[in-house]
Amino acid sequence: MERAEDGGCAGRARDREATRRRILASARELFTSEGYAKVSSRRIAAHAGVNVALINRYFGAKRGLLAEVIAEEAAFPGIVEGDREGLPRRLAEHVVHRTLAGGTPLARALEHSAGDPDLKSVHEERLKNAVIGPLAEVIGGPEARARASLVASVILGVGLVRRIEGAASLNELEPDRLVDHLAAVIGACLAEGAPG
Amino acid sequence: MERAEDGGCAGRARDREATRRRILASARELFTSEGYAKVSSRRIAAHAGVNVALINRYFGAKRGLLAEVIAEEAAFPGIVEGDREGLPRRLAEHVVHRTLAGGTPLARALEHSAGDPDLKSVHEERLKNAVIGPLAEVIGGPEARARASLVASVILGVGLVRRIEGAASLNELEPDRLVDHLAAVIGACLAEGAPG
DNA sequence: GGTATAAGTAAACAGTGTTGACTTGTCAAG
DNA sequence: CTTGACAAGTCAACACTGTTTACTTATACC
Repeated sequence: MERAEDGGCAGRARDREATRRRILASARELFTSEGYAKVSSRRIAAHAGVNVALINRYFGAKRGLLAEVIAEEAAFPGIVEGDREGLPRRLAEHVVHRTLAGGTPLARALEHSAGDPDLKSVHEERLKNAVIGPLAEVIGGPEARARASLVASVILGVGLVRRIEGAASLNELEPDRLVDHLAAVIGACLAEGAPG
Repeated sequence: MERAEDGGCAGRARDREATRRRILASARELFTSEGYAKVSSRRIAAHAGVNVALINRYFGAKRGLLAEVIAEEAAFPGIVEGDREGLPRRLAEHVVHRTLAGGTPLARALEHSAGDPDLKSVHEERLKNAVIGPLAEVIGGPEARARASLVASVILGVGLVRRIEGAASLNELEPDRLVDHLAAVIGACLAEGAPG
């Protein structure tokens, strides 16, 4: 019964892996352009040229499809790897450029579904492992996770407000000044001294 | 045909207003305890002892019901009315106490549905009129709205992270220190000087 | 008391995510 | 080359969702 383990091409017919990839690719494309809630399972299946039931067969549920899509992408590509001192500025630049350019596809997918109760566990895992965890590691020191959590709040918050408000207010500031401002805010999140 | 305008009790049968209030009360209760997405129209109607179709008759759509629910409550009760200097601390205390106590019912309803595309317009109006607007007025000066928008980002972001993560990381800090910290962060949002 | 008119109702619509029973293609053994 | 097993793929249904339409019924005025 475990004859598939030797070569990898044993009990396979009609190419399971290719079908999986096709579904995943369609989901990524549709989720990132229209958001999780607006894209139905049947539409993803149709786009992939595949039967709807295969989504649940291969990914358990629609939720699992999003989980796999967002797991594929790095949250902060090349940002946490660097000196701690420049971290606020690098993060600020990342956020502002995402904000102005309409965001990376993944970021948009996340912002679309930030509060969806059905996706709480997906976002929870992502937030802890890909955002707060790496940030806390660079930050170091006591209460690193709390500080990382604050930084994450700012980043997610700016994304959320941008998505709700269309960045109307934020665009009052020139991009460069916005980066300066945001770097200062993130810096305040990281500050160690107790003000009181 | 306008005979209802003289006394207020003319063309009314079976008490339209009472029914409206009953629906609204049920919606408020269910939305705030379980979130917008998890509560169906039929459940609200059943809870109110009313026919489902009346929700759409009186509120246009389920969306309209939430809009009316959140419109009833003040976003920052007694916080924007005060001196500008103490604003960051008052906001920080508000956010932290909401965070630790599980949030006001309304805040939870909002956090539950922050990214829902169907509710974008509802949240947009609320954010502009009840959050960014009043904040910008207290803040004053040039780019007041941009600064207010940043503050709103921090507040919404903290709520969102708390909701996703269960406040696990944020609770590493004692409440008092968290207030200090958050006040500093919000203060940085309001700072006018260009750092560069 | 009859009647217009509003309030309230029931049933259907088109859509969702998900599931279980079914068919079919493919590969290995006889 | 046929046969059988098993996985891949299909189909139709399920229990929901929000919303609309045509309908019934109770009320307040003439």
